[in-house]
Amino acid sequence: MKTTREQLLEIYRLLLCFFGPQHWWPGETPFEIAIGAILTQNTSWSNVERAIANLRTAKLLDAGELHALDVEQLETLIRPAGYFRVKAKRLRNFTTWLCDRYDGDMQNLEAIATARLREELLAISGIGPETADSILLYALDRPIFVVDTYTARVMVRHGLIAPEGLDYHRLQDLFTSNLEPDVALFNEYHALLVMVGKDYCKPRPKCPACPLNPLPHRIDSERM
DNA sequence: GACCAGGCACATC
DNA sequence: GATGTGCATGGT
Repeated sequence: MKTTREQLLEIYRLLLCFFGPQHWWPGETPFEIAIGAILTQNTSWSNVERAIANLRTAKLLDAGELHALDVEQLETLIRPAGYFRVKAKRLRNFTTWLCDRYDGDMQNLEAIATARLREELLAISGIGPETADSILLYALDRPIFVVDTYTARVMVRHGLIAPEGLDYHRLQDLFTSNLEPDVALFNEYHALLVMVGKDYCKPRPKCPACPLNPLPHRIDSERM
């Protein structure tokens, strides 16, 4: 009987073999990654890319510049990402926090302990657990495991966690209590779990190490 | 035309 | 505390 840790590592190995490394997060700077984390809430990344492209063209991928923009103009620029009114407010809440407390510079967050940073992020209206953890892991290189609906689907499907009473932190604890806090591992694992959910059925070269990887197909056969 | 996508806050019970 | 609902665009 495999331990939970062994099962988690086996799933990771299979996914990495099947999909290859994902090199997340798509974004050039920590600030851009944070903005992307807010914009992608319940939204496909392709839509987010359009909104970020608009911000880039307008030279607004900077906390101070973005914070100075009025909300109506911001709404127009991020419209392709959907929920543009609520997300404009959420972006504003984030830049207000960053500018007021940290001089608008993500580098100034480096000195802050992870637990305190997480609390501060969660105190910002519009930033919940997944968004906060995405910012911590992908923008700030903190060893925090990001959990999402795909993670829940895969873990329940493979019997690593019971569907009853499933919540974000219980699911997160499944990973953090069984794996070493490794930024590179957490980064890749979450990215691969997202890939299972959105891209597993595209034809791709067979991996010699796992010629008929059953994992993605089992996930395909049922939905949570 | 229906459904879904890398959530979250708020109202209601 | 648990559950339901609004928010919105773009791809399939």
